[in-house]
Amino acid sequence: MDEGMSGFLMRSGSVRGKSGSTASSATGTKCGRWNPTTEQVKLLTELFRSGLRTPSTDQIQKISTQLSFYGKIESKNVFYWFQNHKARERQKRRKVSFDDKDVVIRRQNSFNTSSQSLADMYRVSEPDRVIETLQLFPINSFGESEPENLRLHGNECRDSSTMFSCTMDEEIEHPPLELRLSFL
Amino acid sequence: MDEGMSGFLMRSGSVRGKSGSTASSATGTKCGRWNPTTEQVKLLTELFRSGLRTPSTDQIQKISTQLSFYGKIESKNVFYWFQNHKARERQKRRKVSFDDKDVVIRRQNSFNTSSQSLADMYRVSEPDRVIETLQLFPINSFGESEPENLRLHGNECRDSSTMFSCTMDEEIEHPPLELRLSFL
DNA sequence: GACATATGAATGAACG
DNA sequence: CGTTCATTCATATGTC
Repeated sequence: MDEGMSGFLMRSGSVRGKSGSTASSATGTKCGRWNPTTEQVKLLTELFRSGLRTPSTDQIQKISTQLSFYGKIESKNVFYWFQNHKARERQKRRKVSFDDKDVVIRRQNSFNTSSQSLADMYRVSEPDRVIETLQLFPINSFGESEPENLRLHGNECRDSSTMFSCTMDEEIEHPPLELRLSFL
Repeated sequence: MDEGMSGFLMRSGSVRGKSGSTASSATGTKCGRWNPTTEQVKLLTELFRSGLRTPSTDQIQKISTQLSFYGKIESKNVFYWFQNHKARERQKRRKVSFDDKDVVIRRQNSFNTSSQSLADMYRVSEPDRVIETLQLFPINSFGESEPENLRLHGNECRDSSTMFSCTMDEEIEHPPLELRLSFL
């Protein structure tokens, strides 16, 4: 249905049909909001899957530059993408964890040590391994209660020297993506 | 399992018509997407009317659990429901407000049975009153809150010449009616 | 059955 | 980083 596009607030004459396939900027040159192409999403996802979670400014810059080949994109888009993707992965996991009908405790510890080269491309300083502690229980369930002393407020906890890393058991069933990124 | 859509990105591709597995109704049990039963909707609406707008993760869990009695439901459904309901109410109100000269529609409410105790059940920390801080001005300033040196050009012209806030006509101060739900 | 609307789901952007 | 808002996509439902 039509929105409140009756006058103001319509900062951009966005085209309704977004399903413009893989047309990079086909969705309108004057986009009000970044609309990633399938290639871009594919690449970002691959990077994420490779373990990249919080790309540095430099990494973001590089990624953005490369992705611009597939369509209009800005650095902040990349930044936001990773922020959102990471946040939602957690959020989703949390929301699903408790209403899971079939209480199946399955820790999938088998994973392929396949090429992580993709993430390596953008690596500049830190290994940025996936050091996520699987949240079986919501830590911060109640409105308040933010135990500052328990918060691992580490800005530098990226070292993760001895932290054991566990991969997400999410369904990362991805096709044998022949990603190469030779331009890097 | 009740799989379905959980998939991340299935957009972009103009894949019209994703198999004609158009399933049945609420009782059909084969849903690509959650189809709330009338009881579920009624309860959710009642909660919303009671003042609940953005339930916490914890509340969502409880609500979901209780609603599961009436049919298949997941936490994320509850989450999305409130998200959408709130957004659309706001959207509707916004649409009406700007050229509100004679609009008599004003929406009607078919509810006469109010309950505050209902919302109380799920209340955990604060009286989630409809205290919504309308954004009158875009706090979108330049070179501000740059995450990690990232330069986010907030060139987004979030023209917020929007309307001013209008207090909810929906009353949240219902009399302490005794509406008890059996399962609670 | 096409069309219009209601609504579940997703996600880009941004706030605190 | 967790949450929230806005917008859009996709599908269910209702009407003719």
